[in-house]
Amino acid sequence: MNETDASSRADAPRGASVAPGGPAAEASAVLGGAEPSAAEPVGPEASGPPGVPTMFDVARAAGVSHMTVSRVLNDRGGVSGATRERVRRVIADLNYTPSPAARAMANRRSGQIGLIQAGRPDYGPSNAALGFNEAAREAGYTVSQVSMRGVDAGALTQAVHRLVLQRVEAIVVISGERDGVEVTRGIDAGVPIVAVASEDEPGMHRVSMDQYAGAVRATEHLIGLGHREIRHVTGPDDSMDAAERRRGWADTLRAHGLEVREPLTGDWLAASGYAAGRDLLADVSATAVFVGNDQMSIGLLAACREAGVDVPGALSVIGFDDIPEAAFFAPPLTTLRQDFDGLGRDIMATVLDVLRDEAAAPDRTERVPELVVRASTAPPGRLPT
Amino acid sequence: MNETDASSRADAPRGASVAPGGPAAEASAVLGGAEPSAAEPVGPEASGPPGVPTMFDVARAAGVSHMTVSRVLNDRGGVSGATRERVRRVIADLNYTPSPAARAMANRRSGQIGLIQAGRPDYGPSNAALGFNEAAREAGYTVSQVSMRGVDAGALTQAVHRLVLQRVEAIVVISGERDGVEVTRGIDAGVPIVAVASEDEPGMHRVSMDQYAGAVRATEHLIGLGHREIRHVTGPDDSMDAAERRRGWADTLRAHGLEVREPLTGDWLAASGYAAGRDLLADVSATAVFVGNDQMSIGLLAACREAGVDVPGALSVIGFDDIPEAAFFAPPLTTLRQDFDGLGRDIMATVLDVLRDEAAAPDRTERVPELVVRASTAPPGRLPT
DNA sequence: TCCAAAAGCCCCACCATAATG
DNA sequence: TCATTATGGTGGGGCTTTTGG
Repeated sequence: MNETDASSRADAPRGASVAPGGPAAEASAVLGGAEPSAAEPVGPEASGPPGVPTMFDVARAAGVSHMTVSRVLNDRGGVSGATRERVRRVIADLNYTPSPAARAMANRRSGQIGLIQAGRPDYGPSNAALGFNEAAREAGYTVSQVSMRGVDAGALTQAVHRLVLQRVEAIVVISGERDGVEVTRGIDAGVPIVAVASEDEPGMHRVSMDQYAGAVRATEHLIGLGHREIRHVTGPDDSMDAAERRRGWADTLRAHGLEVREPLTGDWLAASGYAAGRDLLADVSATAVFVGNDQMSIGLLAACREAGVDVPGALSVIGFDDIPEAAFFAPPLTTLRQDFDGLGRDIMATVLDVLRDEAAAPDRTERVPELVVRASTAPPGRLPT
Repeated sequence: MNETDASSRADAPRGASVAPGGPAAEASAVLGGAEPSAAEPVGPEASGPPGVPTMFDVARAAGVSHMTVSRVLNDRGGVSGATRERVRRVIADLNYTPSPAARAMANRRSGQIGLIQAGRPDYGPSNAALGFNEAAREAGYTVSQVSMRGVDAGALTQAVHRLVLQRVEAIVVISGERDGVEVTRGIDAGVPIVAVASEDEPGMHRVSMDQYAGAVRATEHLIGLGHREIRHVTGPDDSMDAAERRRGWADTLRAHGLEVREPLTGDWLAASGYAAGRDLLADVSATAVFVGNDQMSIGLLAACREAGVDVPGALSVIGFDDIPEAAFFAPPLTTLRQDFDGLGRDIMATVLDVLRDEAAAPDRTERVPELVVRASTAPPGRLPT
């Protein structure tokens, strides 16, 4: 019965449709009244899809096939000017917009870029994400974002998969932590992955600012002021930025024949800077500190204040990032400004490059943080307490 | 000839697919070996799609029909525990996740929620967005985000339209500024819009924290310490949060029979707090200030320091938000902690409510900011300088 | 409890056809 | 006869629903 059924059903609409326009349209619309003879009492106003109009509705209204509509939609050739115009008008009248889901299925591309943001929404990442989002929009892409506070490998993997299945065309990872990048690199996503990563990550596209150069500038600023004992408060172990800044600091000290002491470690938050500050102050010889970021700096400054250590009189402090509050620290913080918005735009630019030609990695030049001198650094003076 | 052709072509495929098992699966997978008689040497390991696995791959591997897989996926009854387990395992093994695009088509729902984030990515909005994002994911939704630094009406309108075209099921607006909310309210998006808004916005769903109550607590804290001249630094004019906090402050002063002086105005940034501080210090009578947020507080504290005004000795300062750095200000800031992550989750909860029944607005109870007393407030002592 | 089969959902790639030159 | 141009037709794509065992 199947066959009979199928063929009969298949034929009827066909026959019917020969005269008018589309095929399937009739299938779903005409249906019952299929038999051409059936006087078409199909009361319910035939189609009557109360929902959004489909391509077939447009086709019918314009008296063309759905294919022609498709061609018009995608600005493909092979449609006469007149027809194109007519279809366009109908599209406007019906307020028709193609279903992204259907498009995604058929095209295997979604016009979406996935953004994975893992970690605390600090000043840097948030602004980079914003810059990226704006750039993506300008490039005609939509951003599907997955944010997570932690950088759990499982969650990250899940996120990548979700995005891949959404048919995103590329995945961007903004996560300071190395794990966040490593994990995603291990996944054969089938789509290019672009990560913000200041260390080289073979087999993956990356974008970053020149953390190393920034650290060099910071350290040289201190050395230039006459400091010889320069400590460092680094970020978490698995932060690539932290590693690069530390490397820049250490290399610079060495280049100047200065001693490289073990850095103190923080987690980027003010509280850890405070803790590091307390430890640091036990070291009476240091006259300057290069702190991994501004947030930790404020904590460290608090520790100094508490211990009665004058900054910059007894200790010079330099931060990194130049968050908007840095100028109002006590004292105003000398730091390195990073252009996060620019970084975000660089990310999207790289995505476009990669999408254009996966192989040709155009290797964008890195932005270099800019030294902003304020009141927390000065030539070494009296020794700490 | 159309007819002949059409019918013959139409029949062939139909007839062919009738025989084997699954429909589409076989079509793309088995293909040649379709004929049941074909001894199934289907060499190429059947499916072989190098891409992501489909439901049919799972079904085959688990030895069940794709329907069962579907039931398991959607937690629908009619599947024995054992089978369910087996299918689950296979799903995990294959790292299978259903294609959102296909689901969207079949379900007529995209599973996407649009998020519009307008304005600077400050601590509050960023964390609320993060909380929302996580909650959305947990609820099985995907987030399509549109971020923009400004709150330009045109851009906002554009954003809403973009999201509607994407067929998002709801739109969330996180934008402190009233304009951001007003604009989106005027749009007949066809999908529910939920906005973070602390003022009542007729004709739109809103979520917020109780800014008013927070401000009352802040003011009462100061009054409780014995202050009688309490000034206020408010946020930008078009911030609803700012308006509510100001209202809470003013009402509380009045309730205690205290004078309500014109507040100073800032833009939430530290620099504006600094400027407000300088103005404020001209007023020698004030013994306390309720500052609209923590960022402005740090600026104001800097102004005090510069002017040699002791905090809290000569002036008590209380902020709002409790950003992680607040405890390390000079002095550590008394402030009102807001649970932004919770707010984000409330947003998603509201979205779900609304999606469930647009009419029944369950009016979630607002979270109330919590007073965190630190060192920037104290009983009034010696007068300012 | 579970399988089988088929009909969509909406669109696009690809092929077929018709009418022109 | 062979390109060319303008259309129409078919077959998925992956999943849910429905109907029928």
